[in-house]
Amino acid sequence: MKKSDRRIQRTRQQLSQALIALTLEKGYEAVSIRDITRDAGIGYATFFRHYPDKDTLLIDVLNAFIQELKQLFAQSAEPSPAAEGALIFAHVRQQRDLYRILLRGQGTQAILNHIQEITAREFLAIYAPKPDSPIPPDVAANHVAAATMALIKWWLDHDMPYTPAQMGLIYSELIIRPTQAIAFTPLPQPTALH
Amino acid sequence: MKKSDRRIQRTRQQLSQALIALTLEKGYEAVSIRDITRDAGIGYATFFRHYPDKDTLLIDVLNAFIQELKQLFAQSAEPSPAAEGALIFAHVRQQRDLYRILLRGQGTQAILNHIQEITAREFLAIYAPKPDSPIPPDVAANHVAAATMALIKWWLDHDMPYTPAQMGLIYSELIIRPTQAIAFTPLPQPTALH
Amino acid sequence: MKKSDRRIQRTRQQLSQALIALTLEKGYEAVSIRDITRDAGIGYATFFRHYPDKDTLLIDVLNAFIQELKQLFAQSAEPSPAAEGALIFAHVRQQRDLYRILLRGQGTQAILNHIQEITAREFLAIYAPKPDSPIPPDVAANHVAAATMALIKWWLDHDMPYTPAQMGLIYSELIIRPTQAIAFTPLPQPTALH
Amino acid sequence: MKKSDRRIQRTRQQLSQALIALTLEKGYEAVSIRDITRDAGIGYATFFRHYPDKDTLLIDVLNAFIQELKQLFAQSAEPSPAAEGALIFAHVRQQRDLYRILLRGQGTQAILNHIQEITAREFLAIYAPKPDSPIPPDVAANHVAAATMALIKWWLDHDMPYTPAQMGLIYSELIIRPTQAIAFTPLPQPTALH
DNA sequence: TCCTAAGCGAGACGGTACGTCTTGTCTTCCA
DNA sequence: TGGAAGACAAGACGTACCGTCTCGCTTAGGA
Repeated sequence: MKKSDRRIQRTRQQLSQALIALTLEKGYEAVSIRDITRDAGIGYATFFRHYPDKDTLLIDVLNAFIQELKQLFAQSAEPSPAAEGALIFAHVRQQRDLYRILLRGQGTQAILNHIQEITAREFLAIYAPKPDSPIPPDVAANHVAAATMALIKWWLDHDMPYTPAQMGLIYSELIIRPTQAIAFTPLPQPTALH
Repeated sequence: MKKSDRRIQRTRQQLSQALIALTLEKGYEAVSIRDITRDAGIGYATFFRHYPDKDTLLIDVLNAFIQELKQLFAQSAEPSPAAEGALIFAHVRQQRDLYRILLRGQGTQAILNHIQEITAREFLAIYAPKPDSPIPPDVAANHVAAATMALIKWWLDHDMPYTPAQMGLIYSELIIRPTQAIAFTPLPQPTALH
Repeated sequence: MKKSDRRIQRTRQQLSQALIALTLEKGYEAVSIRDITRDAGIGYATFFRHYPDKDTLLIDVLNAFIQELKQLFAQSAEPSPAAEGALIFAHVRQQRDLYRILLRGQGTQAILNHIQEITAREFLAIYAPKPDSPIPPDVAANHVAAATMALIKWWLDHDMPYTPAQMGLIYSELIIRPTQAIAFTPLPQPTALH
Repeated sequence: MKKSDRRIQRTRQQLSQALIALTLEKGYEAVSIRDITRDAGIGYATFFRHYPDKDTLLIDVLNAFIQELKQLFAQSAEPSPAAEGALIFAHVRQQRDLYRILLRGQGTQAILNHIQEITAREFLAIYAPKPDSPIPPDVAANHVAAATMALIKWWLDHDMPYTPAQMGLIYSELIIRPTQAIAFTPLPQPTALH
């Protein structure tokens, strides 16, 4: 039980790494399953014993990545949006390969939508909506999530011309503060207690 | 010369409409070139006499659409961002099918990027950057374009729960006004001259 | 030692019976080794510890059958060819399932050839060739073996429309007697001694 | 219409010849469709535009061969069985490759049965059954067909140790004459008229 | 009016990826 | 320690699609 499980894990690991390497090399769509198995040193048919699809493998890879992301945010409740943003962009720089696949890729739309929803929900859970705002809270939360991802994408597409700290400031001034000002109560509840 | 040109136009028209119909029916990726030609009543090989790719046909379809969009904006220089936004969302509602293909689709990332760039450039051409802003003007312009597209997408994904006028207000308050306030001079130059 | 031998015998027995059942169900070629092991309630890899091949298992099955056949002929030295033939066809009727696999099957050619050779050799051992015959004795013996098998096959393919006694007569008149008359001395040696 | 038909014929011709060559080289079963297309210089997928199966291609090849065979027999109504037999064996020697595939092969059982039936029917059409014979005419016809094929097989398996004329005599004495004597009227009707 | 050129329908073809199937090897687990 | 369980490599199978090509029909716009 244990040993064979470890072998399975290893096989999947090899497939995941091959997918990442090949996707960065020539784009997700252009990678065939044969490429992946050849690169991973795995039998072609074996691929289908683990994943029904190329997409499913990608989702598997990115899910692991999302878990990592969640942990990052769970650990650090930064006081200021700018500091929080700096943290985000530092993480992006560290994992730029995966972020590039995620944000530039053709077959990642579904995953991006998923991440965007999660992020928006997280945001809504932290900040309290302003009662008399003309902006519905879910619209505002969606805005924050989408705009943040767009900002990350711009940064990566332009080869990270600013430091994470600078990007954190932009993130704060362009996205968080205006949205918070117009759609949410000034003081976020949980961080206020810190 | 004239008649044969008209025939060519008609063939391309049929291909375009078949692509739109089939894409709405089962998604862009799932549509094969054989599907398109069958649906259009066109010989299979004839497709390649007009377009090298399925993507190229899509670009052709969407370019015509962008032209229409540009004309819309050229005609109306609305005084307030909210009114301008209302106009945009009214247009979206009218052409919701094409917008859905564009924003939800898997193979439209490249076109979306292109549109986003055009929009950002347009925005930069209209508004003058504030000299001492912490936000670089191209970042701000990119933010406006991306956030607008995300807002349209949210609206369509949620089946247009607000009126175009309400969306115009949200667009103004959430995107245009904050960005303008922090990154651009208060009065846009061209409209000031009107 | 004894116990494990018995266990091995039992495993092989199960495999043999599964092969026979499945072959009758959907034909020898269509039966895969996985089918056999599943049907026999045996581990897939275990098959290969007993037989290298599906064909080898079949040979094993049929060899046991041939042994039985030989014993039948050893016991009874019938005086007339017609009586001998009746005996043969009675046996065929009894074991018609196995004979059908053997004679109709796609993968049994090699075994059939083997049986044919044995039969021809047996025939040559019993009858003395006529010196001045235009027919070489091995040709004649091969003829007897092949024609007998073809006759059995015809009988089974047509659902045994005649009794074993009738078939025995046909066998005698159509195959044995003419061949004996032209290629062998009138009185077979061993039966003459009885 | 004509030109494309000719092209199709050429493609099938190439596939047929590749199948024959490869089958003689390593046996019918061991030949894969990829082998055939590679050897024929034909695209892999193209194979399936012509034949659903490897078996179907084989049947096609052998059917053409059977047509040739039929013509051979239609042309020449030889007076004596021995002469007729000599003709048959001369033809076998000429086409020994195809006969070997046919008679030794694993996937040719169905075709062989078909040929055997045709031959038997032909035989029945030529000779008139004897009314009081203990041998049913269809049994006798089947015997002739099967025994003839077995004789050819023996000859080829033993590398044709006798001349076609000798084999014709054997064929006549061992198969035709005895069967005719016991199951059919002495003078065949059609040849009697010649 | 004829006739040459172009658009087109039809479809054969080479090529390649897909997902399924089977075979035989090997390794781990269990009684 | 021998058999069960099953992961795996290898590779054939039949299907689907792509893009190229060639053929022949029809219709056009110029001679």
